[in-house]
Order: sequence, then structure tokens, then C-alpha cells
Amino acid sequence: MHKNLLAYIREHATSPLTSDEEALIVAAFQPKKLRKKQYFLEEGNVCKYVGFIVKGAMRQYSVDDKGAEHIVQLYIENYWASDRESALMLTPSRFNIDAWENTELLVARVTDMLDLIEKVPSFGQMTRLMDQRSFIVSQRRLNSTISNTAEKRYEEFADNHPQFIQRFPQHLIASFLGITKETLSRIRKQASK
Amino acid sequence: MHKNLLAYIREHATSPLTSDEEALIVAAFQPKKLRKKQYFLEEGNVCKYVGFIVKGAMRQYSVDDKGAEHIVQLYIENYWASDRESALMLTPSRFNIDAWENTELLVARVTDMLDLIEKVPSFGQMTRLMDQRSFIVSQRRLNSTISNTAEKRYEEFADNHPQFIQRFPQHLIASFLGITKETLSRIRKQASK
DNA sequence: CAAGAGCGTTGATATTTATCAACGCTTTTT
DNA sequence: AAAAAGCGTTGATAAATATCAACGCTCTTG
Repeated sequence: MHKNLLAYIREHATSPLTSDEEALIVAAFQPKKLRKKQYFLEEGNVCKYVGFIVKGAMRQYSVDDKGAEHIVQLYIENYWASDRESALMLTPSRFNIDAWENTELLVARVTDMLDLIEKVPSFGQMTRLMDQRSFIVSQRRLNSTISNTAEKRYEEFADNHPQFIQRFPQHLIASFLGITKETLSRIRKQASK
Repeated sequence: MHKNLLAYIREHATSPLTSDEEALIVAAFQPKKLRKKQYFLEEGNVCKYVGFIVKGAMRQYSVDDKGAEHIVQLYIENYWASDRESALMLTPSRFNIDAWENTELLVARVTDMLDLIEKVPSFGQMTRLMDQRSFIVSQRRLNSTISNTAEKRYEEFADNHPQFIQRFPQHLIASFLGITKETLSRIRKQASK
């Protein structure tokens, strides 16, 4: 079960892991299963855990005053689920994170995670890379959002993330893109001609 | 001149800086002045430098096929100017970065910056914090963009970043928010009633 | 197996936002 | 001092997108 995680860390660090280090990591991460629709984090709570997805799919979203959900993040295998803002600032989260499919996770406390960053250099490297990439991805998405029409945004997204298109229903993709499901439906109809 | 930078690093790290470390940092950062409108980075080039703004204001933007500019980032004192994606991936940048006001920078090569991260623990801590915060800020902005109307987005922005409102003209703020200057003008007119 | 929920689609209409053009004011450049 | 460029505003109109309501299909679930 921890195999995937260790492999992931090795891939994202330059130096190899000693067996002591592996033990520390394994000790920090507990397996956990979530059934479809179960919460990993609920709005209003401080995010105390970080989850590495071994199998399954999840989503992070906010809910506005009208009760509409807005997807800020979609997760599949080898993604890290958490609300970084809440976890780092220790503030109540504005987001929910729940399982879209039945999901297997490896879960660590945020505090243990911070510990590992200090004690295991490869782990520190890996999280640094993660942080940088997350920023890059969200910067791209932001640029796409402020620069393009809904149609182009969908095209770009479909090109760059075909896995997501297959895995999540259209109305979630629409929400992720900041448009309604009806608009996305019409865009796709147009494009298919 | 390097005083601001060293103070900034101390504020964003837990351990103090030794004088050896200070020397390493000072050696890596060269003072540079940019006059209004001068480029720090031009689209198509790989971003080889990182700039710490000591005094002044800058902007990062893309230009679409119609020649319209889209502001992805605004910078003032104590901000770091660079295209992280280009600098890390060594890919040609899609963005321009230029000085909006006459600006004084401390500039380091990306490679020297990476070196410092390895050699000076406080510097590593500081950049990690930077990365995390950048992500959090852009995540918030993204959520605001997909969840809110233009009006709410402006309100939120004005509340959270009054310094930017004072410092940059409205048409740049509009572009940053992903709306036209006319729309922003009308939003403000409405709101002022 | 029947009932209901989830999903995508379509049509009619309303709302939001962009576009284009023009103007006045201020600041910068010549 | 005159000319030009930058900035914000306004009006008229067009385009993009949202909203509301309804329908058919598939998949769960009782």
C-alpha cells in the first residue's frame, strides 16, 4: 500500500531513500478508505490531514450563498488532497473535500508531514517540487481564465487533462472551468461539428 | 541596498543568518534599476533571473492574438518578480514582465538562487514559504474568479489589496480581474451610489 | 421491478459583460 | 507652448453566458 507513495517520493527527489527514512515515512501515513461522497474535509474545520491518493478520485469545492458548488480542484491517483491554506495558516477552511469515487488514501497529520520535511531531505525536496508545480498549474489556469473565452478554456483543459475529462462528469468539469453545465453542453455541441 | 532583502529573509525564516550566509546572499544579488516600461523579461525568452523589488512597481502579463494584454501578476516592494514556470522548467516564457514605475531591484540568477536554497537553510525556508503563499494567493484568486461576479471580485480585491488599488491605474486592475476597463468603470459607478 | 436520483441536453429568455466609438481631462513628450 | 499619449467615462449595441423549465436516458436503490 505504501509502495506507491515511496515510488512517488523517489521520482520527485534526487537522492535515494534510506530504509530508516522509509520507515519514518511509512509510520507517518495511515491507510484510509473513503466511500463515494464521504468527506475528507468539511467547510469550517481546520485541515489537519494531508491525503495521498492511491486509488480513486476526489474533489475540492466551495459552496456559495445560493448553495451552488464551485470546484476548485480535482484529484486522482498520485495527487495530494488537502486545503493548503487552512493547513498552513490553521484557519477554518472555506472548502469541502470529498470522495467522488470510492477512494484509497494514505493520510498523514499535517504536523507529521512538517516533521518529515525537516527530517527526510528527499521528502523536503518532493514537497518543494509539489508546491512549485501547484503554483505553476494554478497560475496557468488563472491566466487561461482571465484571457480566454469559455470555449478556449475548455479546449485547453481537455487537451491538457484528458484523464479528468474521462473521469469526472461534465457538470463538474463545467464548475471547475467556472461556467454552467448548460453552457459547457452547448460548447461541446458546437465543437463537435 | 541589500538591507531590505536580508530583513525580508530573516522575517520569513526561523533561524538567524550568520555573517557568512549574509555574504553569500549579498554576493548573489546585484542591484539593478529599471526605468518605467523597461522589460525585466520578454515573452519567448527563458526566465534566467529572479528580482526582489526594493522600490517601485512591476507587472507580469500575457498578450493574446488580438494584442490585448492580460495582467497575471502585479508587484510592489518586497515582492519577487519572475516567471516561475519558465525559470524552473527552462521553457520559453509566455509572459512579459516590465516596470510600471521606475524600479530598484536586487537581481539573482536562477541558478545562484537554487544554490542558495541548498547552502543557506534560512534561504531555503524563506523560498518554501514564498512558494506556499504564492499558491495560496493564486488559489484564492482562482476561487474568486470561478465563483463570483465581476462586481464581487472587484470588492474582494479592493478589500484585500488596497495598496494595489492606489498604485496601479484602473485599466490594469480590470485586466488583472479579467474584465474590461469599461466594465470596471461601470461597476465602480454603481458601487459608489 | 418500480421509483427516484443523477446526468446531459435543448429551448426560451434574462442578465452580464464585451465591443466600438466618442469625449474631456491630465500628464508626458516634443 | 503645442501635440500626443494615457486614462477614465459614457452611450449604443452586440455577444457571451446564466437562468429556468422541461425532457429522456441510465444507473442506483428501495
